[in-house]
Amino acid sequence: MTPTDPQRPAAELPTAAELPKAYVPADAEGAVRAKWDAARCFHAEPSAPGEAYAIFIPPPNVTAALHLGHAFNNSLQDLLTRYHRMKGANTLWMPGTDHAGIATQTVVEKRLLLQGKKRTDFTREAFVEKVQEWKDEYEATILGQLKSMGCSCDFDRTRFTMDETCATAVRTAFFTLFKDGLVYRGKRLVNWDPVTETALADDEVEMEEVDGHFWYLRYPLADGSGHVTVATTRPETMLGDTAVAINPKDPRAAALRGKKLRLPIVGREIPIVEDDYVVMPASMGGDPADPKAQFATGFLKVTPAHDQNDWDIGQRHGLAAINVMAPNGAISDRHGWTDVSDEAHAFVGLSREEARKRVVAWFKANGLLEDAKPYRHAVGHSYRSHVPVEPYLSDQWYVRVTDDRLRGTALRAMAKDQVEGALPAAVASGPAMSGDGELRFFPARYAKNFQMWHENIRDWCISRQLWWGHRIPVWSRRGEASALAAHLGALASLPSARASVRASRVADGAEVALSALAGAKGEHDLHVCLLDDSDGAALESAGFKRDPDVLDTWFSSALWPLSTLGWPDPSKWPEMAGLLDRYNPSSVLCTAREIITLWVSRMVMFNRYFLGRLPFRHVFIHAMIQDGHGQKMSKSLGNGVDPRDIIHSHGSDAMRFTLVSMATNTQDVRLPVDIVCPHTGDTFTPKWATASGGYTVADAIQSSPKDPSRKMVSGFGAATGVATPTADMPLARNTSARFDLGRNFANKLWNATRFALANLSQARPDSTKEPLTLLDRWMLARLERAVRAYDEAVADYEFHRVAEVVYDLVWRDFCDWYLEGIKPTVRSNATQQAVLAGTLDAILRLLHPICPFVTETLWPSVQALPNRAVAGLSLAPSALCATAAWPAPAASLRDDAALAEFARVQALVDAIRKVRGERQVSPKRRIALLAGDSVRALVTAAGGVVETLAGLETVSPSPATRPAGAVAIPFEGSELLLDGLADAVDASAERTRLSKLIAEREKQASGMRAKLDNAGYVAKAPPAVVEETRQKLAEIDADIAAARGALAALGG
RNA sequence: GGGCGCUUAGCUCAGUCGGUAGAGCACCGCCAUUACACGGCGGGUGUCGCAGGUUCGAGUCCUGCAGCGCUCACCA
Repeated sequence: MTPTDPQRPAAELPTAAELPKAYVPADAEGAVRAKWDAARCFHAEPSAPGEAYAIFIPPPNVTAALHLGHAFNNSLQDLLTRYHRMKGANTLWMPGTDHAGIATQTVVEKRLLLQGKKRTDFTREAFVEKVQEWKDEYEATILGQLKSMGCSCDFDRTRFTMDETCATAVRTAFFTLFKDGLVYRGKRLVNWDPVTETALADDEVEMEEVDGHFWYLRYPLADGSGHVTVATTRPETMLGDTAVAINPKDPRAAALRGKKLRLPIVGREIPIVEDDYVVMPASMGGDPADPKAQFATGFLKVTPAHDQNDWDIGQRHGLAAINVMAPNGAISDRHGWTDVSDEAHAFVGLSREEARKRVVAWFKANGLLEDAKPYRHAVGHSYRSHVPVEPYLSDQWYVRVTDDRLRGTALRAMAKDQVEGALPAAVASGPAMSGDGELRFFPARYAKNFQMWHENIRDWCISRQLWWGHRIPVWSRRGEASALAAHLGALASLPSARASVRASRVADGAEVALSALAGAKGEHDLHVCLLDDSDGAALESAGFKRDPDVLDTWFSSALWPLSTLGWPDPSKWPEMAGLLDRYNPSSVLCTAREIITLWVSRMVMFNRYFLGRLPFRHVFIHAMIQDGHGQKMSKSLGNGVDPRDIIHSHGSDAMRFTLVSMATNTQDVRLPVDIVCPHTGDTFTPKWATASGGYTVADAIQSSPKDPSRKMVSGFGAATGVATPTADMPLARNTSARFDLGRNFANKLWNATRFALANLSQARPDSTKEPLTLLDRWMLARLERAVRAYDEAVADYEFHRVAEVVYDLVWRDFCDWYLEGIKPTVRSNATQQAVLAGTLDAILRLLHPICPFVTETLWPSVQALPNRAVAGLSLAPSALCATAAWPAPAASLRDDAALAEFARVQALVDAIRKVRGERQVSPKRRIALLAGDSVRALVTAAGGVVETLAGLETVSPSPATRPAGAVAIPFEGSELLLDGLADAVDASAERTRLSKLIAEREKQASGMRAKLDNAGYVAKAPPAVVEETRQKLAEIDADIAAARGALAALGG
């Protein structure tokens, strides 16, 4: 017989004595996890009954361990998962990790650098092997952290974005998009990191403020009739200028129309083009509110190969794009620049920075530098190498997300009422699909981000010049069009189900139809995309080379709701049978707002394109966890706090409860963190240092507060590799007093249960039932209300409300009032015993999604109670709390009369306690209440509760004359007397108390009188509101009169 | 610059339909009482960022301003 057996004999009933005096999480958590594992209760079976409830974990990347931001994210997902599991849903929470191409490769390269080694010292295979080792270590750490937090993921189904099933999905997706014309090779400007020589995604670019200059450069007109002046912050790019643009509305435009300029240094003749994009200077009619109008000259140098906006202008006007740089950022005549003059040769080979100085010097020396002004502006920097990103012309693979099949379906997925304005007509008229209008954001305002992103989206560069990731499955061969055309015959023998062929022109990257290839001129590329590697060798022997690049990490992340369920071929993996149909679309995606564009959008587009369904119906965007300085907790910054540290100091439930209570809809969470000294156990505030980027972080090495000679490594030091923990200098854990809230709460529940068990150990299941007391009715009504409020809060994804509801129910209602109130009666009232046991049982269930460990630990003891039957409270037995049914109080437990009457009881008790507190009456001292009929009736109805909680000895009718030592309290408009508070009355203290009370009430009364004297109020406010004010005023006036009478009796 | 949010008690934050503001922590007093000192009881004198407006009535709705944060854009 297991300890969880609800049939455990009464003789073995756990008693309060068996439970330690305080909840010790470390003693409980391991055993509880073992129980869950043994029962496999989080394993999802598609064939099992129940409505599907599925969540895909946002796969944490394997660069580092999880921090409290992840703990927050996962606590909320676990709350949802456990809640719906208990409500009877067929629940899947899919766990896994993300390979995070750039981030992980960078971390490993940094570590290698500490050993004096570079990536290129290894073969690609050997390097990938090293990254793999890192991944294995951190994947294990991350999964361990999730388990420590109590996450009820189906760990049997854990996936990794580069495992075989995910890789198959990535391969199929790429192949399909390629074949459908949604993946193409493009010659475009990308964010280029000239140090690491790879393209970067937009989100890998960090904007940093730098001090620069505006240089005003004169470009002479080719006919010698004068010059125009351009303003630029990057004069070195002028070597690649192919035009100067002017706004067509500029008054000077007409005179310059058709004229050419002679580009200084280079000697290139360039046109003046007219383009609306150019901002006119304020003096020429430009908008003075536009800051550009302040420093603009109205002439814009156009360098299509080194500036995105110039590229766009170039496209509009058919301008050449002349790339004047090598991949390392140096000026180069070998990457597209052919008209290098003798004068210009001097600049070839210079770095970007040096070239800038020399170009400025040249203009100055030649009298063409009109002006130079200091200017501070934001420039994109690589988050890897921290050098300015170069907009660089290169050949990359793109997903045509601007196609209606991708962008259009994403926009049409939005819930109609969350769409701002109307969708563009071209989008709205697109083909209908299942899931249209069903994607809903919580909070709703984030729908706008999603919409705006898609309306302004650009094609997505997916190739990365890295080694860690999904290698692009395209084999290419370059050559003259006619020569390549000769290969087409052989390629045609490849089955179209496994291979797809496309061709592009080298000069501009434009796609060329295969049928036109034979007749085309010049160098072309032939690209063959293969669904699997089996035909690769044949291609390679025919002179094709596989693309060395890998795919952007988000490409595989975008497939997460598909790949984890076995798409495209679930039958290939028997354990995945049925998953895709059962759990996709999933129920909700829980993530932070920064991810809306990077990930949410792409999952929606891909899931809809490949499967015709939404990946999830709801998107819940939660707050971000910041450190004590308001900085986002992040793996790369190293300011993250390991959840295991908090679990160590406070317990998992405490961490979870606190995090849930901080989950408000609008406010990011600021979490000041302390350090626990590993030498002494003392908690102290760390010494701070300023890291690169101006961030405030804990010093890598900290001193013990009591003995500064003893050192330790901070989490920041360890995370960034700045300091390595040793035996003498161990890693210090973090903690935070913010989690006391949750720890205290778990302990409160623990002790409330101990109390209940102690009082129910003698319970008699067969005793005659007595009617419910007011207190019992009230408790059940509060429970019923709490369950409703809980359900509503979860449905709205308002998690702090969930925490609030259970906190008030458990601490305020159950502990402070109910348990205190039943103390004199519970041992003899069998009905009350059932209410106590039933309420406690329901509370454990309600609390379980937030605090799974303490509730599961207490569960067997409470389940063993023999008498938990309460009419209207359905509490189906269950071996585990994790799989117990959600408590569903019947509507019959709603009892507004009991709530209202008990509210009066509480007000009465509060009023008496207040006087006791002010007069410092010992809790042991019993006093006498003298009151009128209505109050005595209330006391009687409360069945002893008032006497117990207010410490009353006797309750008697109001006497005709006030006893000498009695103290008066106004209550509900009449006077109560408390007698026996003290052996002797302190008349002076009493006068002070009454005067204060009168002043307080008079202030309230005058406010209400002012309202009622206002004719507008009486005439226009709802009659019920006016009537309420009148009643309140009458009551207050009566209170004042009573207090005045008492004051007079004291001779005041 | 665009968008979104925030500004309420010493601190961290709630505040739904507009009807005279709440919680936790901290702080003060009392309490070894038999579930819990990780506890109990009592204690709040807040210009609800500023200025206008709408309204009988504004923390709440509208406008403007200031400060802070996030995000997108920005190399003229």
